[in-house]
Amino acid sequence: MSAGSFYITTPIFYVNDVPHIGHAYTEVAADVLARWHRQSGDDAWLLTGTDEHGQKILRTAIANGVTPKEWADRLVETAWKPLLETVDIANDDFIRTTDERHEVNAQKFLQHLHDEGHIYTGEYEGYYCVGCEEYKQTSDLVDGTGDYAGQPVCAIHSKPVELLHEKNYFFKMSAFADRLLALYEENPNFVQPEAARNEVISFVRRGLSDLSISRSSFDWGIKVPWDESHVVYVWFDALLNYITAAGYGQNDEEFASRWPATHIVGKDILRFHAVIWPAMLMAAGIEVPKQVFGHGWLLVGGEKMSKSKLTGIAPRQITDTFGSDAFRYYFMRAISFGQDGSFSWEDLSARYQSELANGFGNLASRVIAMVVRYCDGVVPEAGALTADDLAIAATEQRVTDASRAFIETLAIHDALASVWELVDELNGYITLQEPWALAKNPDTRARLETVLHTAVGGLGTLTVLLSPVIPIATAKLWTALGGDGALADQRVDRAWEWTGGKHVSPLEPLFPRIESIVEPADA
RNA sequence: GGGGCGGUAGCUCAGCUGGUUAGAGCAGCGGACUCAUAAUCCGUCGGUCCCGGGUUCAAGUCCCGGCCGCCCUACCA
Repeated sequence: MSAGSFYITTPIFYVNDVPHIGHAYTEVAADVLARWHRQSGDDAWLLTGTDEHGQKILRTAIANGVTPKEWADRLVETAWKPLLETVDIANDDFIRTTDERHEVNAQKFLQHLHDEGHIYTGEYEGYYCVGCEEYKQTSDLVDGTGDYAGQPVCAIHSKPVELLHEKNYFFKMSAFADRLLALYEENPNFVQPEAARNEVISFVRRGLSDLSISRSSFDWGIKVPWDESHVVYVWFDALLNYITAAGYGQNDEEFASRWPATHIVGKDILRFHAVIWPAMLMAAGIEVPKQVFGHGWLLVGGEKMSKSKLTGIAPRQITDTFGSDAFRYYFMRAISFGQDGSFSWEDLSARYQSELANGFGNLASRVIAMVVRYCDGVVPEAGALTADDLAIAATEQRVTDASRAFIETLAIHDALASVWELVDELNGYITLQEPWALAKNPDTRARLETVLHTAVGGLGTLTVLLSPVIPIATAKLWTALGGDGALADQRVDRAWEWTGGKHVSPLEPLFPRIESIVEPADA
């Protein structure tokens, strides 16, 4: 496969949120895909960043006695960039919606839509809560009691809301319903997985109304270029990050080489990405995204993780005990990408123990230990190959191809399951060949060397194949195996070709046994 | 109210356009082995496929009706 552009994005973090494993999960998935493509010769580009405008942020900044920009700066540095380090994300760029490149070019986009007649002046009508200082959805309202019986009141303040009108600018999104439906029809992969696609289609079939894209009740946002008394609606602003980060408006060459992107999003924000966003792009005459993939929720105790139910888990709680590799592996392996998945400490420790420690980690230990013990660390040459040796080579090639195919469809869990067939087969091969028995008899020296050579080659293939998912442990192993160059430069699509370095060096357990798993208290 | 998805071994899940005795991993149990992180390998126990009808020579797999769970139902990002 020739080198192609692979531009992948995560949603940008709303800075006021508290980072939890759901955020980290999205990041890891996108990072694994980016690394995999990068190591397959593609020009991969991973973008992530932060969403920093909006009334809520303005309000919390004021409450903390700082400007909204200062508030956002603080959160970016103390919460969000550290999150990326915690789970070892190798992003190529980090965009903030307060970046000049974003604000300037988002305005350019908006002005363009305005010039082309996709925007008109309208009136927004909604229930406004004075206490909250914001418009409320009807779902946020409850029936009043006592003095307010019979009228809708704010669920937070229990005071009546006012029906207000505000001049707003509207985007003629309704005009794009047919084109959107045609897009979903002609390109079934545009929205995936299937369940997400169905939801989006049925939503659009019910008809689209126009979108209010400006606010004048507060000023923390991007100014509407032709009317600076308005700021751009946060979602409209936020979605544009995907193109402003890629050079839209300022570097046409770069933009042409990167766009369109694959968007990885949580299913909660699927609609914004699969409906509003492509409609915006259509209006601007820009190609729609390559794909919008909505992944599932992490379920804790069968329910969506949430702060209010105290089921929110900070990534550090996991990585402090198990490490970032285990975090990445666990969520990529245990959850079918695209579906909801259950998280439990029991499952995490069980998989850590059986798959990472006993399966892969122990395989690395036993292979290296035998080469050190029986061959003084020199990787032996292979002699005549038996059917068993050839079977290993065949499996190396098969799982390399299979995992690549699964990654193409974003089936990360299937790719890992495929790679693990090699882990299991190598463990079985070693047990069956009994190199420790071969080592006792000088007559079987050649056979011993062939077996160890085969085992080292297989382990090397695993190292390369797993490097996008568990980069730290595999890098250590790569060094121990005497691999040439940086592991991150090895081609994952040709992982099976590697047949061993010259020397191996002793290796500490990659995934040490964790004796007592104590469920961390709430952070 | 409308719509989507799901309910399969103790646990987490596979089972495509219906077709022989329903699968995997983990856990459990028994055995082998010792290179290795008390790891590995082999064997084994284990299921009214949510319930009730129906279509069919044949249904976990299609249809109807229930029950249960989660989610969406536009501008709270």
